[in-house]
Amino acid sequence: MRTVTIADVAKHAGVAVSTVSYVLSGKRAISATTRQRVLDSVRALGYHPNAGARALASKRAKVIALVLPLRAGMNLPVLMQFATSVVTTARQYDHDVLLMTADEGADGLHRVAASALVDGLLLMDVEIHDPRVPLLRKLAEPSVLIGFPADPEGLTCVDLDFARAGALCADHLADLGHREIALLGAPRVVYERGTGFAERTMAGFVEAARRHGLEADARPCEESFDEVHAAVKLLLDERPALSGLVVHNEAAAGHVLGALRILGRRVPEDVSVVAICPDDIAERASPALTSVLIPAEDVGRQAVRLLMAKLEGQAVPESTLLEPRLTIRESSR
Amino acid sequence: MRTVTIADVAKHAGVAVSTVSYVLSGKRAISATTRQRVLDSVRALGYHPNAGARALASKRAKVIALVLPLRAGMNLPVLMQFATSVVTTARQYDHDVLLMTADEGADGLHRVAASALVDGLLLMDVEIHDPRVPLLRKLAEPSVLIGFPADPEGLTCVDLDFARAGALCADHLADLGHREIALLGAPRVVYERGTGFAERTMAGFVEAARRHGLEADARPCEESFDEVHAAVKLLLDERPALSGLVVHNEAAAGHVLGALRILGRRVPEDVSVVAICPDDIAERASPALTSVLIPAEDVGRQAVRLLMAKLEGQAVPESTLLEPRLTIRESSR
DNA sequence: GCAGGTCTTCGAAGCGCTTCGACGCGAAGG
DNA sequence: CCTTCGCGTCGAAGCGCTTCGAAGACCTGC
Repeated sequence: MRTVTIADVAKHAGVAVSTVSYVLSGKRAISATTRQRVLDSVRALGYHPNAGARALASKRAKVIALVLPLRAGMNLPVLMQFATSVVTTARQYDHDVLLMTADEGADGLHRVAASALVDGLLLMDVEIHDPRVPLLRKLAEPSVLIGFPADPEGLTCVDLDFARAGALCADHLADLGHREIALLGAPRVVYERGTGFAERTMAGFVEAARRHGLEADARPCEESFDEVHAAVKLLLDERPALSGLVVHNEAAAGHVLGALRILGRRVPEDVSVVAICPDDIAERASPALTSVLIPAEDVGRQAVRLLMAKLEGQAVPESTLLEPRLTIRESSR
Repeated sequence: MRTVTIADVAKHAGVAVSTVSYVLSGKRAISATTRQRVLDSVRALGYHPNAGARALASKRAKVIALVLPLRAGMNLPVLMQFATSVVTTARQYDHDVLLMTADEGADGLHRVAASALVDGLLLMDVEIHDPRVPLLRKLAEPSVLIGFPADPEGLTCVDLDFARAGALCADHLADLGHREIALLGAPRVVYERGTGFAERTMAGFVEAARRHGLEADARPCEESFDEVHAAVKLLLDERPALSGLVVHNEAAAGHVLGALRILGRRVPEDVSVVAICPDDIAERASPALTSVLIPAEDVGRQAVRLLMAKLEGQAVPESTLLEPRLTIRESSR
């Protein structure tokens, strides 16, 4: 069973090859009757355009690259959610997704771009001083970044508005009447890497707390139960009146609840806890966590849309910040 | 800056286009001097073969599809590990990876195969009665499955030997002198879906325990703290002498430790716990969990190797079971 | 000295698709 | 009635690469 080509379809429908092509692409008007005849033949023969030939002739591969970081400190569930939403959205635009890992580095990006394997690039978890950014500026292929490098000039970046997320938590606790609050953040290594989002959350939190006139401080937090336990204990020892806790660390969120339980503090009666984490984690915890979710799906969808717009040659904003959303559950009052 | 083609390289090196092609593919002998001249030109011009043209002419896209499930019950970290190892291994064979989600279904597989977008398929999390399996049998493109459908006849399947994994846990606990043990498995929905691996673990565990003459039982286990807590409590109430617990559920593993802590059982003094989970989860728990790891990396690497072998036309075994490995940590004695 | 090999390299024919220019034809305009 | 135009369709020229057959150069051995 030889694979069926556009010529087979043309013959079957009794038209020229180019006519079939125009029916399929819609780039020229074709009479309704001819169009239908062609479409019927396509169906009858089970025709699928050859991707390579199409790419060669049209200079469009209809594939985008998705570059995922694969490193400690990343939240896997969020990453998967993101990847899924990218794939799903890309398919809506009739594109496929080539998966790459960050360890291929700038060379890898250059390779897939230069070989015309992909039409555009989507990079996740861009760092403040990312070595790939200069390359992206140079590349003919459009790209969209998740996260912000130091200088987003000339790039297209999407991210959750982490500063707003931090602020939202502080606002929520302030509204509930808490006077002393704190934020437990990502592991120290994340701040050292300068990924940006962690600092921005802290900054937003501290700034909002200050605006409300609250006692607040923010510190990194490791992910093992013991370290979380120690951190929470230290915090409570230092500031006995602390009644509001924000956790921006998915892995630690559950442990914080466990530690409070062991330390004899009830949630939310004694301490209100707000997490910045995916909904599934917040819901699974007990008590269910009031949380600001990282809208991985939105980010992915939005990133693909921007990329598609750029592929069409449209102008897009350099920076897109997605509004965080607070969901109130059982852990705060 | 027009993109450089093989013709540019040929001109620059003063040879025929075909000569350049043969240098690059190594499919015909080329004299050392000519080869070097060509290679120099390639470097000088920064030539990257056009993927579409290459695919069209050679009928090989050098791309494989990776089909990931995106469903509840899957362990995300393992999945990512797996995806990473697939991408990395594929790159070693000079192939790229197209990411697909299971929700594209059989049609999606047919599409990418028929359009010659990919040369082969890698499916994860195949179910006992997977609707995609009949298609795979029919497809000209080779495929490799992770997991086993009911009838693996004519397919190529790879998986951890879950039965051995379950048995290994029982063996370990038996060796330590425990007489009453139990296994807490995946959420009920996983068994209902008939994915296979969960049952096989249970079966291996029960069988090995019986062989050792131990009291053993095995039951599903949900993932929220409260449900885990309840399950553990029930287990302990029913069988006060229980001293060995196997957890085959990454999400629940940490909660089991928390529940035991609350129920006043020390680990490992009162109860030994063994988990079947990725190493990172086992190490992060406190106490660190003795565990049988799911060798996601091995599985990915092996799957890609098999697929590459099939692409070369080599015969490969229908079934490949990867040996589990037990790592003893603090949670068992 | 020449048929027959071997070793390198070349030229050209596609691979399956898109796209540009052109053509035929009936309708509209003068 | 003849020109002009627009619509629908066709043919052919690539897109950049692989691969097959063959040619040229040089050796061998009889």
